[in-house]
Amino acid sequence: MQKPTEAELEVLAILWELKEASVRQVHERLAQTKETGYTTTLKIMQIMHAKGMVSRDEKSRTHLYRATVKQGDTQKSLLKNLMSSAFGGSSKALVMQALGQDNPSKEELDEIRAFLDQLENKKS
Amino acid sequence: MQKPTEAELEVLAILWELKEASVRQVHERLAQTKETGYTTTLKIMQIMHAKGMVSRDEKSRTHLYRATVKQGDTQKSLLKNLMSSAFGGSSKALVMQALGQDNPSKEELDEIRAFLDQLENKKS
DNA sequence: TTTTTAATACGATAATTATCGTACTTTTTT
DNA sequence: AAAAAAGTACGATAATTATCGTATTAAAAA
Repeated sequence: MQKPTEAELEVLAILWELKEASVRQVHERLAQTKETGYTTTLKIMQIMHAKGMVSRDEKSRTHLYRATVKQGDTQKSLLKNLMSSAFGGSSKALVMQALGQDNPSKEELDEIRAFLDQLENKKS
Repeated sequence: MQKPTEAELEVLAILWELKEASVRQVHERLAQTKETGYTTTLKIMQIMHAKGMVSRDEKSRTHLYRATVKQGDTQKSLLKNLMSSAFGGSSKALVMQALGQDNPSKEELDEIRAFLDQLENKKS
């Protein structure tokens, strides 16, 4: 599996959320945060299709796209990459940095704690 | 502060670790994991210098470089970027994914717990 | 039915990034 | 002192990525 480019990742994020979407839908989402032309979005999605990162249903004229790469797998690979390149391979450093800046809710913190416990149990 | 490219980040990581280094030193590190020419490394570092991402001491003939961007700041900005683009803005999802794949030591887990407690206290 | 709108395809180009060759200079070795 | 080695500078090019214009076709509206 190859690393998606920045623009591809933006598209993937939308597809992960919507499950299935037309170019128009994706484009309108993108246009909310970014100045960009419709055919640019189209082209990116066509390229992604050629690469096999998305599939599409061509039954109707407006094609419907789906991500073929799993969100979890992509996340894992991008994180791994970032962790080794910017964090000297230390997940601790990464985790702390992430928590420090976001400001997660009490509930989220609890869930993370539970996850930590679970990890620790597996050790023994 | 602009986002370093992949190649620039590799150089920064080495400079953060060594504090100060010549092109040769950086290059030899890079060459351990990657097939690349000396002048390529040199050029990247020159560009980084032009961008102000590194400073250099030119007193001796072999220039000595230092990162001018702080590791923490860069980490923060890259994480923020990744979090919003691939994790839908959820630090929880990111943190769990990161912990799940690395397999941190008991000590590290404890440190993370302590950090969580500290975060939670600040809330009240 | 004619016109307008919305869609895909795709080539061309711009922009960014990475790589390297060559020229030149200084230091070190022989 | 001559030759070799080790540096920097920097232009040129390759490779990758992003952007867009135009052609064409299908559907919808007038």
